[in-house]
Amino acid sequence: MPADRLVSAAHALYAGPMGTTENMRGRRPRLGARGPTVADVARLAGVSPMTVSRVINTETSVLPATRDKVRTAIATLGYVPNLAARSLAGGQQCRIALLHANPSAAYLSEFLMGSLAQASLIDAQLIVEQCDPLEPYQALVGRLSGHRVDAVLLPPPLCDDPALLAALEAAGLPVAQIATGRPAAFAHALTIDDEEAAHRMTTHLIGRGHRRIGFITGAANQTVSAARRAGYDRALADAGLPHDPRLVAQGDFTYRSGLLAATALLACVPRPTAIFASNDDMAAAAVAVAHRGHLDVPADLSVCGFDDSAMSRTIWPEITTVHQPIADMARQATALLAGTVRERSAAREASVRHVRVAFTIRHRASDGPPPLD
Amino acid sequence: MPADRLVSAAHALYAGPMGTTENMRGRRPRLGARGPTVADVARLAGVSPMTVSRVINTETSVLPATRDKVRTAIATLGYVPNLAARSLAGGQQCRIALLHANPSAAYLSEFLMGSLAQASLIDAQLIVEQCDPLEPYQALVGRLSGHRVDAVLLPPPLCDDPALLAALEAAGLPVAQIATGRPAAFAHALTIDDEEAAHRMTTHLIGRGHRRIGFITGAANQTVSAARRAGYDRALADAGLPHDPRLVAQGDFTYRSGLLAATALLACVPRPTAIFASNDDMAAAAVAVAHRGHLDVPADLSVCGFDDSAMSRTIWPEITTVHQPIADMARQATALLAGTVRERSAAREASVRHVRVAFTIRHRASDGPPPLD
DNA sequence: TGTCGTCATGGTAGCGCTCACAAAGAAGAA
DNA sequence: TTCTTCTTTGTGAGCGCTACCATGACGACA
Repeated sequence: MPADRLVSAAHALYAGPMGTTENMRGRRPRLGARGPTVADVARLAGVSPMTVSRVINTETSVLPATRDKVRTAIATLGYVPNLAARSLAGGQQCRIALLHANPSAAYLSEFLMGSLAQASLIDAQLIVEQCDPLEPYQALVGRLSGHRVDAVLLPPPLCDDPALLAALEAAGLPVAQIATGRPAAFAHALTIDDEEAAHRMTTHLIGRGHRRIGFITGAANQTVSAARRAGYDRALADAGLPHDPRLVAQGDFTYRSGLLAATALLACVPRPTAIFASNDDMAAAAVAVAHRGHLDVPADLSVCGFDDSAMSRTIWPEITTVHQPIADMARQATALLAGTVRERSAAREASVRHVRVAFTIRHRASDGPPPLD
Repeated sequence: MPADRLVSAAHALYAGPMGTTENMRGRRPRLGARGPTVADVARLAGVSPMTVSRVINTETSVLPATRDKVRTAIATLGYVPNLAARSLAGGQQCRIALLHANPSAAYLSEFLMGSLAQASLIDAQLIVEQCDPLEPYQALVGRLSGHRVDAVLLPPPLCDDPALLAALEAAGLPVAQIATGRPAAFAHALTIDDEEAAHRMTTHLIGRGHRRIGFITGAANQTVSAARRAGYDRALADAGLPHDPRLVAQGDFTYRSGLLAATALLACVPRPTAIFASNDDMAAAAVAVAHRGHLDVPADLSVCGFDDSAMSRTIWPEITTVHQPIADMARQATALLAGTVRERSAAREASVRHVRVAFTIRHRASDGPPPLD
C-alpha cells in the first residue's frame, strides 16, 4: 500500500530530530503529506520562519535580498499559506454576513463572486443569510450574534430598509450598504451616481435625436428610484426639452409594472420615440409591449434599461443599459468591513466610508435614432 | 480604557498556572476577549476538553449524562467552535473549486448558496473560478493544483465538456457534475430525471386537453437536451397521440433561438395549442412570439418551460416550469466531494455516487386548457 | 478469583502560523 | 572611540482544537 509507505517515510524523517531513544516510542506526526510549510520555506531560504511570514504578509522590514531568497524558495516549493493556521494564530476571526431577501435575484451571483473572492483573499468567513421579511428584525439580529457575525453586507433592497438598519446599528454591527440611494450615516456605502447615470443615458438618447423620451420610474420605496428620475429630468432640462408629464409612468421595478407603464406611454399621441426604464426588467417589458404593437426595436422605438442584469442580455434585441460593477462593489464592501472589524478589535476608532464607483453604459442593440416619419 | 482592563484580567487568569516568579515577566496572552473555548466549556461542565470535543463532533462514546452536562455548558456560555482551529488540528484541509463559464448564469446564485452553506457547515473552503473557454484545459488544471484545490464542482454547461472532464480525471481530481444528462464514470453526479420530468410536463399538458403540443429542443451539445426530447416523445406515444415532426423545432437554449423556433411552430396549420420549451428562456421567447401574434397566454396558447429560472418568474404571465432543486443539489455535491477528499486522505477507496434528486413541477399562470374554437 | 476485553474519559502533543519581545548588526551622534 | 538609535532577523510561546495513546472502571468469561 503506497499510503502506508508515505506515513512510514514521514515517520523516518521526523525520527531523526527526535533523537533520544526514549522518544522513539513517540507518536508519529499525525497523518502527514500535506503541503510545504513556512518551516520548509525557511529552511530552503536559510532564514527563520518569522522572516518568511513577514515576506508573505506585510513585506516591511525585510531586506530586498532576503525577500528575494524567500520568494524563490516559495516558488520552488509551491508553498501556499495555510489559511486556518493563519487566522488561528493571527486571532483575526472575521465573519461577514451577507443578508439577502431573494435567493434568485439576478445580481446576487455576481455579488457573491465579488465578496467571496475578497473574503478568501483576506481570510474572512462569508456567511449567507436569508432574511425573511416576516421575521422581526430583532430576531434576525439575535441570530446573527448567535453565529458570531462581526459585520453585515446589505445588497438592495435590504440596504434601504430603515427598520433593519436601525436594528443593526443598535446591535453595534458594522454595515456596508451596496447600491443604495441614501447611505446611512453609520454605515459604509458603495454606490454609483444613479442621478448622473440616468442623466448620461437620457443625454445619450437626446444625442441620438430623440425629443420625446418616455421614462418608467422605479419603486417609490427604493431610494435609487428618485435619483434616476432626477437624472432624467435634469437631462431634459439641460437640453431645453419640454417636460411632458404624460411621458413619465410609474413602475415598481417588476416586469409586470413595466408592461402597464409602457402600454400607457405608447398610447400617448404623439408617441414617444424612446423609452428609458429604471431597470432592465421593465425595459424588457417595454420591448414586449412594443413588439405586441408591431413596433420594431430599435427602428420604431428605442429602449434603454438600468442595471445590466441578465435579462438585458437574454432577450432580443439585447438592451442598452447602465452597468454597475456589482462584483467590484461587493469586493470593496467586504474589504471595508473586514478593515472595520480589525480596527475595532484593535480598539481604534473605525471610520465609515462612502465610496462612489464608476458606472459604464453598455451600448447594445435596443437603441438607435428615432424613426424619420 | 475598557480594553486594557480586559487584557489585564486575562493576564491575571493566566498568571496563576504560570506559577514560578521567573515566568512572571512573561508575556500577556495575546490580545484577548475572543469567545469562550473548549477549555471554558470543559471547566464549566467539569470534564476534559477532549470530552467536549467528542460531544461537539462524533457524539460517540460519551455517556448521556456527560453529554447533557456539556451541552448545557455550551448553551450557557454561547460557545461556538473555532473553525480555524478545528481544521488546523483536524488536518482536514478541503478546498473545493466551483468552475463556471458564465458569472451571470441564472442558476449560479442558487448554486452558490447551496454549496456555500454546506461548505461552511463542514468547514471546507470554496473557491470560485471562472473558466474561460479559450484557455486550454491543461492550464486551468495547472492553476487549480497551484491553488491546492482538492476537488471540483461542475455546473452546466461545463459538466458536459468531455475535454475538461478528461483533463480533470487525468489530474486525479475528484469531480461532481451537477445536472448533467450523461454522468461520467469517474465522477459524482447529481441529476434529476430529465426524461421523466419532460414526460410528466407533457403528460400534464395532454391531461389539460392539448392534442397538438409543440416542443422546442435544447442545444445539441448539451446532454440534457436529448433526455428532455425523449420524455416529450414518450408522453405523446403513451397517450397515443400522433407524432407530427413539424411540431418539434430546434433551439439552443437561448432566447433568440426560442423566438425563431416559436415563430416556426406557430406558423403550423393547424396551430399547436401548447408549446413546451426545453428551458425557460426559450419559453419566454415563445410567450413573446405569441403576444406579437395577438395570442393570449394561456387562453390561446399554453407555454411551459424547464429549469425554474428567474426568467420564468419575471415575465408575465409567469411560466409553468420544471423546478430542479439546484441549491440542494449543490449542497449534496459539496458534501460528496468533501467526503471523497477525506476518505482519500485516509487512504480508503473512494467510491463514486450518482444521485437522482426529485424534481417538482411549478404550476404557474402560463398554461391552461386549449381554446375551444 | 483472576484475566481479558470493552467502554468512557483524560493527558499530551502538535497542526502551521504569527505575536511580543530579544538579539544582533549597521548607522549615526557624542 | 563609545554610546545611542534604528533596522533587520531570530526566539519562544501559544492561538483553539483534535489525534493518538493511556488509564481506570466495569462486567464477562474461564
